[in-house]
Amino acid sequence: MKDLTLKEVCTQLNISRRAIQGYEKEQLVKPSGKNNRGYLLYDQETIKRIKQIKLFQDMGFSLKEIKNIIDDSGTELKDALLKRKEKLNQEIIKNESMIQIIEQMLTSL
Amino acid sequence: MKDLTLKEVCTQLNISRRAIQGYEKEQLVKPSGKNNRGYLLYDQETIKRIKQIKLFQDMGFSLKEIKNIIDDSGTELKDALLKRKEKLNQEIIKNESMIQIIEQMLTSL
DNA sequence: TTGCTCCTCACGTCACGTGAGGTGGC
DNA sequence: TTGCTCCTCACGTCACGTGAGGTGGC
Repeated sequence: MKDLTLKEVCTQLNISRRAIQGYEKEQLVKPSGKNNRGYLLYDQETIKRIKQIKLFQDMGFSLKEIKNIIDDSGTELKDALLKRKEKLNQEIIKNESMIQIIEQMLTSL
Repeated sequence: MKDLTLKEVCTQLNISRRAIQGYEKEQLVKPSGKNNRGYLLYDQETIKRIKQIKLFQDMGFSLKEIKNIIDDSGTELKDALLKRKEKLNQEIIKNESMIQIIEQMLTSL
């Protein structure tokens, strides 16, 4: 597999340039090099890692939390996932009650 | 009903001082005056408004959106509420799928 | 004078968004 | 030389958090 440029990665993964640069600033990933035009390149392993980071973000983890758990596969990760799951459940409950309140407001308009 | 000081409002509504100051910066509310010690005071109507703002925030509206809808009671508010409801539903679905992914990760640890 | 409480700045945080100005090869 | 694409800063955004330094009345 050929390495991809920054733009290609952005297009393929549907992430912004600044988001990836944010990951780099937090030392979560780094480009594998540059091509002859000076464009940033990313190898397949790095691209996988970017996908993982995005998935953790979608779960609600902050970049700092991700930094702590992404290379872990033991107790720390397990604990973090369990806590996240709990939080997501709470958010669902909160959203459901907010929807109810909205419906009440709508009927009384 | 007596007016309350900033601190009393914060305690009663469980909001931070800076949050209320943020509302003031966005021109959403303003203190009704100051007492003889120079402490900021808020009357009952303002306190009600602060509660409303917080409720809209819990629904996911930004302060700017709140500014546009809080004094409205017509079409604009209705549209905003319907869109919010839709978004909250989407968030619930997303959270549910994230929970599933977390559970899969947990079993494969 | 000392404590206490509150005030008003004002910089920091988070995860990017949005340019601005510069570079390299066709 | 002109266009194009990408690069690297660096300030802006949002909703506060977190002090810092100052004031007023017991």
